[in-house]
Amino acid sequence: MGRITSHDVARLASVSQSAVSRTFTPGASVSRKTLDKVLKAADSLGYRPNVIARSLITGKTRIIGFVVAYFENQFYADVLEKLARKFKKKGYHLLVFMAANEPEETEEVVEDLISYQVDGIIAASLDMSPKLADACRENGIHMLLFNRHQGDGGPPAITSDNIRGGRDVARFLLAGGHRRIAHISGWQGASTGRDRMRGFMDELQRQGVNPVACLDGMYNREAAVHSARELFAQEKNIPDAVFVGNDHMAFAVMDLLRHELGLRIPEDVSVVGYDDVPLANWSSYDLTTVRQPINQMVGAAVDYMLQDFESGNQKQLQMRIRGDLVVRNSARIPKDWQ
Amino acid sequence: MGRITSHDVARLASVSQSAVSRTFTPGASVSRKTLDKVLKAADSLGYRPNVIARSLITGKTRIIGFVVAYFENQFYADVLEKLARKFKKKGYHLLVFMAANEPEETEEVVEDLISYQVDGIIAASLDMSPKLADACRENGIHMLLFNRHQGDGGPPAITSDNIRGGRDVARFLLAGGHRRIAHISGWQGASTGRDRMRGFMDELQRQGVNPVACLDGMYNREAAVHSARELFAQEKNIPDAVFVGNDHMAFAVMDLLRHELGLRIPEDVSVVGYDDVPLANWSSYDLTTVRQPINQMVGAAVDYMLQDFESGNQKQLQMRIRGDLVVRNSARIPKDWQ
DNA sequence: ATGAAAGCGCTAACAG
DNA sequence: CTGTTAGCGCTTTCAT
Repeated sequence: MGRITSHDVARLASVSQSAVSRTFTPGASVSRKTLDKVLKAADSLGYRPNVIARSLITGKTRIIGFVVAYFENQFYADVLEKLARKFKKKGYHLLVFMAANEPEETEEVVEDLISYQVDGIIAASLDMSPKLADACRENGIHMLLFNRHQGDGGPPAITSDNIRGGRDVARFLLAGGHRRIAHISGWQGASTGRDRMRGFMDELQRQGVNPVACLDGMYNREAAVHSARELFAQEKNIPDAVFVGNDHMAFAVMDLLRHELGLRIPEDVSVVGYDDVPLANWSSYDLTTVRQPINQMVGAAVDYMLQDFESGNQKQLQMRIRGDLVVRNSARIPKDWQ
Repeated sequence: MGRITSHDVARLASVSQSAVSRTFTPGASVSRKTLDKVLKAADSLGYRPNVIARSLITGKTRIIGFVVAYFENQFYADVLEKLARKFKKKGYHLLVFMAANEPEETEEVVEDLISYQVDGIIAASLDMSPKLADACRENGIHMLLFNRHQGDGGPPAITSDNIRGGRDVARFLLAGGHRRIAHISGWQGASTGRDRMRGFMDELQRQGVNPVACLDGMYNREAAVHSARELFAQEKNIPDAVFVGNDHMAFAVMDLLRHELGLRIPEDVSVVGYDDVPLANWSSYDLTTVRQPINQMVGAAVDYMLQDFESGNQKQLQMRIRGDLVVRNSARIPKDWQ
């Protein structure tokens, strides 16, 4: 009924409570004999060390706070799953926090995180004010931005190379002969939205092509659809290609184009997305998109965190992992592509 | 640098450490004056109570373990998001564990959960062996099965009324004039898979119709597609309607039917799913499906847990919440429906 | 290798 | 209402 403690085990095994502790502390010195006795007693009682009590003295909870805005975008669900699996193998677990990217809400979450004495915070789809970054540092909480960055002086961040990705999309569309190109961008309040747009626009300009339009889709299906409807309601300058800031919005745009506007993809209009979530490969969408190398990003995130924990101090990091264009059939394929 | 403790605050505010503790304990008796002093000192130091230390003495961590098998199915991502938001409002947070529904893995996870002294476990898409249920009980961990049940004697469980849902699908299909009906079921190792199938089959039988086939789709896209391909490769008895055990598989089946087999939905074949995930309402699929009332289910889960925590003992619960058929356009609509 | 003892940061009696 | 005191279950010196 009451929880079993190391004392109970010690009593049953006729050893000191310290011996029990040592048995469950990797690399502590216990004789073969006591170890056996303790393990046997522990097993018969169903004893598990209380990591909460342990953390009080070690100062490490082995809990990582994972902060995210929404899971409707499959990308983040995927990230969570992969992070959780990888961290679990290393003996860490994720405490989830839902928070919109608003200063007020972020602040509240960070306070909670400090209360829980998490060892680290992984913030996906979220910015960190300097004040919050300081608060984390003061409390010895390691921090990592995932799929966002705040510039070279900002907090450690892992993203894919969104500028390059945007540029690749522009090249692909231009090579495909498109000249009336529109962009429904990711949220301009987020680095991903800005970087993808910048890479895209720069390359268009470099090749001397002006986009017919560039609207903020806010990483929101409704906003993206609204923008797209506007684009295609014009008298002239109807786009023949649209680069949408992420897959999540691209699906909504494709649905609009096909089922409400009766357009064929890619015959009437090409659509390109960003992320390469699993859905992009389903044949209903078969979306040409830029892959965010989730496995590499997650792997790097886990490695970085663990290394930081070990060294004890937070290292600088601004990692941009290259992600390639995945050519499918939602956009016209240039004749001599690859 | 070092974390700030209640002692630091006490010193600065010239009060006892207990006074600080009381200030942060809702409903403790502190005078207006000390409260102000403490709050001011705490604020200037950026102090936050250490909930880990607190939990050691209260015996409550305010952490709920959430165990789930995969997030590829949007249903579970949605559940997690809603649970996290609702629990947060009550001061609880979720620790996520990924675990397949295999005894060995489940056992490992429960051990971890005990180590973390979580207040409760919500197991989605997972069974609980009697042994594990006992382990939880002995450690004072409340437990709740979400979207699974293990019968009336089993652990507390919240599901939707899957038998009724299956039956409703059968009625709908039969009323639509279908007579060559197939079922690609949810995994028969799961109560949802069995119940949906049972409700469906019973109603078919009641109306004197034999299904042309009934295959286990394992809640897995590949398995479902494999089954569907088999169904439609036959010489005769090609189905004119398929009830698929959840939306996640239904999407894969629809993609196969349309893009590989060239069939029209619903003209050539009707498809019905189960769950009503957001995707089901996207126009590419526009899937007729049975709604799992997620908000109600999540609400009930939170209420139950909180009430259990308060009363201290685990009450019996076998809740089946009714979920209605959502008629869209992936299945022929009976003339006089509604 | 082992046990005794101190203490992590906090809450909860207990006096006053 | 407030301070003092005794732990919560564990790890970690420190002797032995």
